[in-house]
Amino acid sequence: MRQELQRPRGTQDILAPISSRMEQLRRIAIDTATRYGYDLLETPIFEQSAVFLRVGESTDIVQHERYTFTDVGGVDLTLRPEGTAAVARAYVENGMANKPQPVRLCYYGPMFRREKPEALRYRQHTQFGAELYGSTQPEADAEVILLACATVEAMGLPAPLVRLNSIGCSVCRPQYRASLLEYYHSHEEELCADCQSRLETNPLRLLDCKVDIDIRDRAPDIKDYWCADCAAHYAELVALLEASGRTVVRDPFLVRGLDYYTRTVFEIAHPSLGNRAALFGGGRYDGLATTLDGPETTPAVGFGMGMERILSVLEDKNLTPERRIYVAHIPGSEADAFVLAEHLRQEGFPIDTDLLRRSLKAQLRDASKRSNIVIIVGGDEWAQFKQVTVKDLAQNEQRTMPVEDLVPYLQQLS
RNA sequence: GUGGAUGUAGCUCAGUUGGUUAGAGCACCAGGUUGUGGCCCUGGGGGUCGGGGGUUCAAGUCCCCUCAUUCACCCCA
Repeated sequence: MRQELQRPRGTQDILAPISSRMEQLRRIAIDTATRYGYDLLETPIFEQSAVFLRVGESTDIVQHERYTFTDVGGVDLTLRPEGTAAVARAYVENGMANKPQPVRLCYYGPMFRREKPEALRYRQHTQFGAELYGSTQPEADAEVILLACATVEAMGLPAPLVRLNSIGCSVCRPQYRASLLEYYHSHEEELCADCQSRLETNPLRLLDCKVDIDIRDRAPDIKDYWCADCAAHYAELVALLEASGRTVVRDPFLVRGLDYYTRTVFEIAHPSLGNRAALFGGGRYDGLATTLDGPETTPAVGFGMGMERILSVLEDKNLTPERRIYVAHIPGSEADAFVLAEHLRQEGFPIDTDLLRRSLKAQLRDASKRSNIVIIVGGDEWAQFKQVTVKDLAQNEQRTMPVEDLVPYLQQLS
């Protein structure tokens, strides 16, 4: 196929068995969120670029991983790279600060980032996420994390191990940041090229480095810099999660890439994804809504979950093939079969039927590939008694019955 | 953005030291007599060998470029 007609890099066509599976996952996600009190919020898939720019100037995903365009009216627009900023914008714009607090929202849909594609890294991927606005309490962090865990379990994954950390607040983080910088500057010559530049751009991300791990391991731990409030918040959060039956582990090197986080950050990986690709991740971002012209103090906490990644670690056992019914005709009764097929569809049955006027033999061959019940219309039984033959392809059993008995019979089958 | 691997039918792949009209399996379609599938047999459709350029009498095969896929890094779901 001509290259210019192929699908864009890093995107995918989702075909039949997988597409219905994705739909299933979407339903599970939204149902679970509903059970926790979260309302579905649908925002546009593009926003004015400023929405994302304000929210994370130093992150790669807004710096050079954006799909940005100018529309004919001259407005600068960006395909959303993540959900959090868009939800925050909607929260502010719709005056949700005036609703009963806390406000619980979830979202589901495609996200776009112009990254170099890789295993489980796409330029368009589907994300499910939830955001809780209006509470600074650790119960809020806990609820969001529990929802994320409950969601992946409802989808059929084993209980996840949550990696957790707190990156402090405006009171304590500056001091930590300073000592981290001091520490790394004293080892500057030993650092890899990436870390040297991180030193300038985003010092916290130094802890993410997989090369200079020996230097990293001796770096100061933020835990020792937490202010009293942050320490208490973290301790209460852990206690709540553990009391709820979740296993958590503190990861002192967990600092997430979006730079709007405050205090809590968390992530869960999956063994088969090699610890690098997280299934879901999130944290608290108390200053985000304010950045988007929201009220002075609008605490919030949330997570995002990569649906393609979930799908990839799910076993295929839940793939139950649909029960379908094939209406076949004996040559000469094409129209009668066609009308019967339409009638059965209106009765709610999933029907396949031949549209090529093929021989009965060819129809049965076709039916055996896509159906498990065949209804044969035509011939003497049809002409004389309006009877049809119903054949179970798997059992290789068939019986003849008046057409008016068909609907009750099929209903009793399923 | 950096580095490695790979690009032949819808899919999985053969294709010998460059040498006639490029193959197989699976899938798809049709037949194997009159109204019945899965097995078997026969036949058929489908490829500008990713694209462009070069070397050569001759390129799927050698060289260069490019595009794409894939893996790792970066970052992230």
